[in-house]
Amino acid sequence: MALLGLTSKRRLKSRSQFDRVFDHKCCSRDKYFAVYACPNNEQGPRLGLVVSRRVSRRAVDRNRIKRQIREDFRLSAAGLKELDYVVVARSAALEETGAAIRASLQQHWKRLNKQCGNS
RNA sequence: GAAGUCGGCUGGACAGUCGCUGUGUGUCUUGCCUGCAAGACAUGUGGAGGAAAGUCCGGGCUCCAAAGGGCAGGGUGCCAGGUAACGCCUGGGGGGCGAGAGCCUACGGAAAGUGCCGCAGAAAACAGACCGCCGAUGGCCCCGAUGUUCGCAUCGGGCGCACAGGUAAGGGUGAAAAGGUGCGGUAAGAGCGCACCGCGCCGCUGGUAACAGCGGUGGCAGGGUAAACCCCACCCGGAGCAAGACCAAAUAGGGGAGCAUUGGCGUGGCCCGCGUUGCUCCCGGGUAGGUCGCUCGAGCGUCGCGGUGACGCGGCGCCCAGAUGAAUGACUGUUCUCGACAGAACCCGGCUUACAGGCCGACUUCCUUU
Repeated sequence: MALLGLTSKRRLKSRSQFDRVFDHKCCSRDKYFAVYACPNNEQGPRLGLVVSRRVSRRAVDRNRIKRQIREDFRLSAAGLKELDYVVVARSAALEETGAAIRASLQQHWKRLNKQCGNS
């Protein structure tokens, strides 16, 4: 079936999980995001988000960015390999909406699947 | 109708598809102590704000000792009431602004002490005098009369001098210079005297009080600054849900009883106090992670009663987010006046700040019409 859900199983939760992904040093970045990835043991694609206070002081803005990332991940998840992803937002992401963010994320997914999926 | 003042409400709507999260029900799977736990699926149902914000006050709750005594430190500051409490709110008083509805107000004490007061000005805190006014009185000068021992003395006169001295009315400076206006008075002036206003003190009346009114009395206290130190009155112990409690891997930190009371360490800034460390015996331990705390509450709606009001009391009805790497979204369509500020994180009461618009009520002033 298509993986359209994004339940708590599909999210990264603990600090150790995040650290593992960062330590793997498999990364793709542009002016909106830095996306890290790391293979997991066939748990399906999982997502972690980092939107720091430096991106925007307003909680509303940070929530909006997270929702856009989460939504795109949810819709793309069927085509992704079994990796843990961590998306770190950068301040440029604040200025853009919808389409530009979509396009950027699609690039990242593709690149990381190629780069990290074989290792 | 226009301009304005005050108070309150609201914060796009509808439909479909996919998705997140709490919870009820059902089915299935797994586990075993056979009715519970976990998971999956289906279905029903709830799911950000008026400020959720700033974290500026106040409280609940939790631990620290039960939060206790003293010092230090901090806060508040007209009066009365409301409240769990407040720096909040309500009512009242004083002062200021406005034509008015109304608005603003850190509004205790400067005869306890200390500090500071730029520029200007003669002088800035102690009664002093730069210009000016006067010069009655005393002095000097001039004139006259009388007396004369020819030095001068006495008396009278002078738009005379401004030496002594008297003034603070006027000028000028300033935020501020011994209360203001008028009349009398005087050499000129001055609370020097009087009237009215202001101020202090005393009394009476009204008011719970702040305070107000009236009467009497004193010619009149001496600058400002206390969001400067300070004094007075009242209030305040500290830390915060990462509080704290429980279940529990690795690794090896703990708990109880008895003895010792000196010293070390810790506890809120200090002292007291309290805890701990030391030795002996006994017991099994609690970081990662998880569960609880965690939402039924100083709750919301409505009606009645009391109160000027804040608010209180009672009846009836209702359950209204509980996430935890952190949920409210995405897409499509329709529609309108094209949507601001902005996202719960233990919970309440306030304050402050941000905000596209829209709606309602009360009142004031002006204009027009009947």
